[in-house]
Amino acid sequence: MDEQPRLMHSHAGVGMAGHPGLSQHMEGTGGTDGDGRKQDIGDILQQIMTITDQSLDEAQARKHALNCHRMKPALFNVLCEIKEKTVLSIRGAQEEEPPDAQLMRLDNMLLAEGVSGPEKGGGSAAAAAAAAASGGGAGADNSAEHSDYRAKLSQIRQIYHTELEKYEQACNEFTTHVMNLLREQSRTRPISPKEIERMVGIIHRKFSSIQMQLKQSTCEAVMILRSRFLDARRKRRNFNKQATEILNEYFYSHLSNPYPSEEAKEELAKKCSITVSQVQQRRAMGVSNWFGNKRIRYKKNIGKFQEEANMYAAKTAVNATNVSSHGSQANSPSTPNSAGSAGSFNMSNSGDLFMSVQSLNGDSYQGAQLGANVQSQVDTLRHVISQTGGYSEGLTASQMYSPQGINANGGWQDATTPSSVTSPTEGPGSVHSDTSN
DNA sequence: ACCAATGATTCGGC
DNA sequence: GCCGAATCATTGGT
Repeated sequence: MDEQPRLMHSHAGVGMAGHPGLSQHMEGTGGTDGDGRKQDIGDILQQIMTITDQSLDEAQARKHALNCHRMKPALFNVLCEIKEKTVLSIRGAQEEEPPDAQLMRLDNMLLAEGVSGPEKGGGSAAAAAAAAASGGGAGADNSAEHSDYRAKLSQIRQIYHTELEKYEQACNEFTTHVMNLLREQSRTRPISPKEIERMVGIIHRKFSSIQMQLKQSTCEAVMILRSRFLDARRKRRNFNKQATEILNEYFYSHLSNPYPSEEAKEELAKKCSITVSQVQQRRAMGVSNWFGNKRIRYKKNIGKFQEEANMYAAKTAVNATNVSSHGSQANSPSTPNSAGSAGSFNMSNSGDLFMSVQSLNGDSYQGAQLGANVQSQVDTLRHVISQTGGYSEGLTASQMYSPQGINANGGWQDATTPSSVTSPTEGPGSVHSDTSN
């Protein structure tokens, strides 16, 4: 507080020595007696400088006297101007900072997480975000899983808003207070409206930096919450039996080309999550992951999967025979979009099927689709043949569930070359697993 | 507690 | 953008 008089002193000194505006102001006050004016100003300054040394009453009286002095407005302006210039030169660089990128990021994130957005029914934005994260999978488990999350999120939201409001209020209060104080003080100190404005700006910046801290910690809280509740890795749930069966059936019936199309994946995902109240984050993604893992793990240790393969082969075979005998429209266990191969699935035309595979598996989308379906039938067929003891000598026993689909390089065999079916050679890791009967 | 199974993620390659 | 491979992190059985 006692810095101000010193500041004024030095400024006044500088101003007196070289400020060009001073003479203007002085002229503005009228009179031509330069020496007299200088003397006058010298007196005033002297009074200002010594004002702190006086008693309170004396100082009050002096202050009043100074306030009433005819030179006061001019001097005040000069001092303001000088101060303005000095302050500007000191703080000039810090002014006009661009909108903070960090703050914008935080804002965006809070908005995306539904913390700072408009509140719609207990933070449905958050629910939407959660739903988006879960790929729209709205199973029973899903909502149950997320209700806790939502509760916690809305708790965070509430805290955030309360705090924000508090800050806002405190900021306003403080601003008003400071403004009043400065206005009050501007009667005795050279404080220009501009400076008050700047001070308000400083206050706001300070408060917004506090706000940023709040936002940051809120973001952190949300992230922690998210990772706790929504992180798929943490919240991994094994597919249930039915889902695994569906996927396995598809896998083993498309073993020569176990790469489900986007549609097939969707279909499988739907199938799986209908029977399974899956908590998977993204159903189709889950299917992709499943196939990715399956392919790689199957390939890595074919022997281990032999039994499973046979099992599903048998199952598929049963399905296939049921289909052909009942004329049901379901053919492949998981490809209901198959084109026209239903019902007419029997052993005698397997050769034709291969022909179909080779001829249909062209470049056109439809051809590829159809080819895949036929291939699926073929895959199934192999199992039917080997499991049932064989309708055809040429395809029995030795062609049990060997990894025909995998070529020497470890990649999956092209669907258009089902040579392994008739080839006597066995793939690596092949096991004669017709031990079931 | 240990361990295999398993779903998800990451990373490099194409 | 998908795939394979490696890896992570959790689940579930023992």
